[in-house]
Amino acid sequence: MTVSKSAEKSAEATKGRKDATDGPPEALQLGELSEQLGYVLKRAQLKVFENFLRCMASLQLTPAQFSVLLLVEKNPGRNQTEIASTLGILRPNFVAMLDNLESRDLCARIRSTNDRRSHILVLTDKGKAVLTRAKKLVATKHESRLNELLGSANRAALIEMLSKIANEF
Amino acid sequence: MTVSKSAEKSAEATKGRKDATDGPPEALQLGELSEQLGYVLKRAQLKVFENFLRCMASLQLTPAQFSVLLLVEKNPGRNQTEIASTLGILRPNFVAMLDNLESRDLCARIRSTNDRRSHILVLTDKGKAVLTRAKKLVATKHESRLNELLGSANRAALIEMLSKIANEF
DNA sequence: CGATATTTGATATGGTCCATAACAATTATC
DNA sequence: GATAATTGTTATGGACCATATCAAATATCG
Repeated sequence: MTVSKSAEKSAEATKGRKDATDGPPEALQLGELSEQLGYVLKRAQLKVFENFLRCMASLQLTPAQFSVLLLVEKNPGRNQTEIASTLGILRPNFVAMLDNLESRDLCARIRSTNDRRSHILVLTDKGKAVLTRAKKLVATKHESRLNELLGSANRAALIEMLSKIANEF
Repeated sequence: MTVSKSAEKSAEATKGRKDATDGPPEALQLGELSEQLGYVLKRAQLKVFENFLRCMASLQLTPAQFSVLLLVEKNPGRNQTEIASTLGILRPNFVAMLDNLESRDLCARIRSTNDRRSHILVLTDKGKAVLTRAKKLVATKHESRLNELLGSANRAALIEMLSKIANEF
């Protein structure tokens, strides 16, 4: 609990803050924080997810669920372990996720005839229809904002740089 | 549990996958996923945080703790509510965080003489020293990798685009 | 002034996501 | 054919996030 003298001085210097000048609430200085990669990356990610959820409110799809549907559509006939691992989801945590998608009739587990341990994942007809609508919503309401904000060229550059970080950092 | 006919067909078509060609394990196709802003953002963020934690292992500082120390240093004499809210941390969740930093003698709460409700936050001498070392580690081991990976100009452009997203999306 | 409302830090609590251990059924290996 | 490895699953605990609530202190306003 040792407080330095300079710390005490700072506290005293603060005594007069509120009374000194009664201007605006004095926003804090971010300082070096605004140059920290992790900080700005996290904040951007939160904003993007938040916007994604708003755009998908009518379909009730989270970013993670959307990624599962996309991956299953692109790779039909793969089992849970394969889909989960390429998404960075641990197998135990993938179970409840699939239970959810399956209960909504978007996705189905099918016992493989090759290996009766594994469950083959497939989109249902409803799942395909929902995914089609989801893609349109994402394209028109979500990803389009990136172009408005950054421009098409910058948007492509951003995605490429993020991919590079995700793969090579 | 209605499985479409095409879904069943996909399942059957899969029966022969493993036996068809015994080449490599056949990596999955990411498809449109690699163009999804949210997906690549999240993955990049995870990698960056992971690397940050490795770089800071000797100081045992998480990204969130580092951001708190940075903000308190830049804005001495502010109270918990101010520091927490500008970091997007809810006041209840900020209490345990400060308990941790204070127990390690990195940060101190001081009763304000103006408003005896609020706690003024200040870095201790040890906190300042640790933060100085942390900044050096981040600069040399963490942020430097960005320059290696993207180049200085692209790095600056990336940070700026992410800030724009964080603030205007 | 004094009653009421607001603010601050704190506690309790619940939800979601993430990680590990363990298990039964099935398959691979030797 | 005995042993090892894999698949989906359950149970469980930790980290993070959000809401409601509280006591103490302060602000507001009649």
